[in-house]
Amino acid sequence: MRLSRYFIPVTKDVSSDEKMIASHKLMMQTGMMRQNAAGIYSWLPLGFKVLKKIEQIVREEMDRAGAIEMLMPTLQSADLWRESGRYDAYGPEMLRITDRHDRGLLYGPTNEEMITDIFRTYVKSYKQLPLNLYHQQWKFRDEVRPRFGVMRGREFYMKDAYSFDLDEASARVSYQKMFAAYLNTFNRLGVTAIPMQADPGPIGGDLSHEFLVLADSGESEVYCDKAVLDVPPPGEGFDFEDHDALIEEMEKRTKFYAATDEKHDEAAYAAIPADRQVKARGIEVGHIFYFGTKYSDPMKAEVQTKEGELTAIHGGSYGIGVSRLVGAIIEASHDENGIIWPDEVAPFGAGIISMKPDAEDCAAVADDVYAKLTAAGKDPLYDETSDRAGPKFGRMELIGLPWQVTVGPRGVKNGVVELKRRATGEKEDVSVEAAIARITES
RNA sequence: CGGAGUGUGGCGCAGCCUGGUAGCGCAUCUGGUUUGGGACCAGAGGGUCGUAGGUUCGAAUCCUAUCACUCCGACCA
Repeated sequence: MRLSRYFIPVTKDVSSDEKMIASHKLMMQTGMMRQNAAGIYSWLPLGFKVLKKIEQIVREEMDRAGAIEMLMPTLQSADLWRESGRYDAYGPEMLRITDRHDRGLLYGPTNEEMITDIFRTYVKSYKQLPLNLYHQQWKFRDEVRPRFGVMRGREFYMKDAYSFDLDEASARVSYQKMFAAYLNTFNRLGVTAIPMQADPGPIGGDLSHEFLVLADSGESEVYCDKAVLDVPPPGEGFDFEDHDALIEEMEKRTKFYAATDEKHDEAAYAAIPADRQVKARGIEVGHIFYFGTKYSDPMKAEVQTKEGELTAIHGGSYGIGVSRLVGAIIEASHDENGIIWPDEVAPFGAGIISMKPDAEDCAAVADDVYAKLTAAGKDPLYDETSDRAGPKFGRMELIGLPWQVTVGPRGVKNGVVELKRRATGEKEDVSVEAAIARITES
């Protein structure tokens, strides 16, 4: 993309509010999004690209774990929620709407009822289980006090998956699959997300975990054993049908202490060797639950067993805050100069700065780099504007693409361009071919 | 929902106390000089001062109402 043809309203000045958290400020400065109302944002082209990249990674990892994608609407019928009893229970956070026929609707804060309704309509036999359906869709929760930009918006984009199993043992496996899939997902997104035992809700048991990304601005206080940070993710080759491996993936993390302030156990924490005690702040980016027959009972989501009996299915739900992750990733990965995008979610694979677009030789080399990186699928952002050096470097640094290629008269004379890695700040002069190769390998 | 505060060109702000017909910086446009780390000179465009009432000869400024947004606390992907 040529910067001069793109829509990316970068601004130096942003509100003087000192307390605004880094990610929100950076998203405003780089023109990733614009607030339209309290907790409601437009995603401008740069922000939208990142959102879509995260969505795609989440999709690939869900698919890999055997979940099946679909799409449910944002508006739901109030009647459906009366069936589960949550229409009254949910409270003022649910945005309720009335249509022209005076029928009750609501802007969905989540989709358990709707997916359960779909499930019960079509699935009648144990032979069709287990089943895991998911979608990525906008949600609305009428937060009392939205804040932190997209991290606590009222309208937000979420991946929510729902599993259906014949019994608890099978549901446990479905849960473990999601647990493993989440570890791979967050790893690919370039963040370290720690699973923590969460409040299991009315069902009880040990099957509810929150996944938190460590960041100073996080809303939750986090206590954990440093060792949990070093456990590697299951990895791409992981076999989701290997039940022993699934159990092991959970156990090798949950054996270490990790809890948010709500569940914190001072004694257990004190038992951790002092040099491994980590007290930090975290942002919740995922939450998984097993809830048994909480919805299938009142909504009669039943299947026939091998014996011909009707039995309520055992359900679980699994959320990832996709739009929140945009902010969370920035919180976890930025410096005083701007964002440092992890490779997989970067809006563009590389930035090209043409120092002298008016000089034919320089422009030719820059054009060449642009053409080659584009051909290599790296989707580069090409700054061929006539701005001065300062603003160009500053802007590219702020946007924080993984690689920067600077093409100027100095280097062109010697047959080299400057290649810079945003994360480390390392710079080196290399040939065009070498620069392309380095970027393409990453 | 309790407490505090703010609405003035695209953005950031001053002006309000003490009414007199709107200003500064950034950004934008034009011309020129510049050009490897956020340049300079000259000129230009752009605002019914959140909205609605009221007081007044006259309201951004005073009064009333209303809407929106922000921040601090209790709750949440």
